[in-house]
Amino acid sequence: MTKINTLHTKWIQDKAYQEAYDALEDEFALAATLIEARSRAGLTQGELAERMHTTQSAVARIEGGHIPTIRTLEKIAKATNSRLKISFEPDTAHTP
Amino acid sequence: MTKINTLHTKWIQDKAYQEAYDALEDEFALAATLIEARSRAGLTQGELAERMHTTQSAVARIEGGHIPTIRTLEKIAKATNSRLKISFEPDTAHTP
DNA sequence: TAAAATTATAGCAAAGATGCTATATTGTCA
DNA sequence: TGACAATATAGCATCTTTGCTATAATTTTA
Repeated sequence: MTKINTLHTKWIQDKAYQEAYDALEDEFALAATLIEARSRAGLTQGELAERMHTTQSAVARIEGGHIPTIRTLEKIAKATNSRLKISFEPDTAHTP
Repeated sequence: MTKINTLHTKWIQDKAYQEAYDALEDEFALAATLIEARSRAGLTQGELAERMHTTQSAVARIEGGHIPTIRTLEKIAKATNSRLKISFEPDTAHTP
């Protein structure tokens, strides 16, 4: 195992790091979801922004990882002819 | 048709009202989702709050309709052994 | 490759959610 | 009904996101 991997293994056991890592994953997943919704609708950031009654920079900021509010997510949903769905799924992965 | 219904029919056609109505529906749906997640985990507001490192009043506020942030939703997910899932579903209902 | 279109960053005021403490309501059960 | 548990409200400082404008950086296209 490389030194980097050893380090990562050590880090990953640190609770604080673990949580930050998880949060990061969530952020990426959300950003990906947003970008996908937009491109599925065939819109540029500017076009989506217009439909949301906001600006292109605001859209870019969110797709870049800035965590949006639920109200903003709803605007995006409406603008892309979709419906926001928020749910809690039972967590099977019990990371030891 | 009763007068109330007539009135509602008229109101529902008003765009502003329509949007407010939709938003309200979303809020209720979210609150219901939250309450369900908590009771599925068999927790009181106080217990959930403890796991989220916050207070009972904060939990009550959210379940009462105050729109939470995504970070808060993630805390709830973690505290109830579940995973937050946010998605956009194609909207079939094209309200005329 | 130059021009045009698209996306990313920056900075600041305003809006809204959280954290916290205290207290009020409501619900339950002996 | 009285006592205890659970949930709801209130008020305020703090933190985060949005809205906006301007401008950079990147990608597409002719």
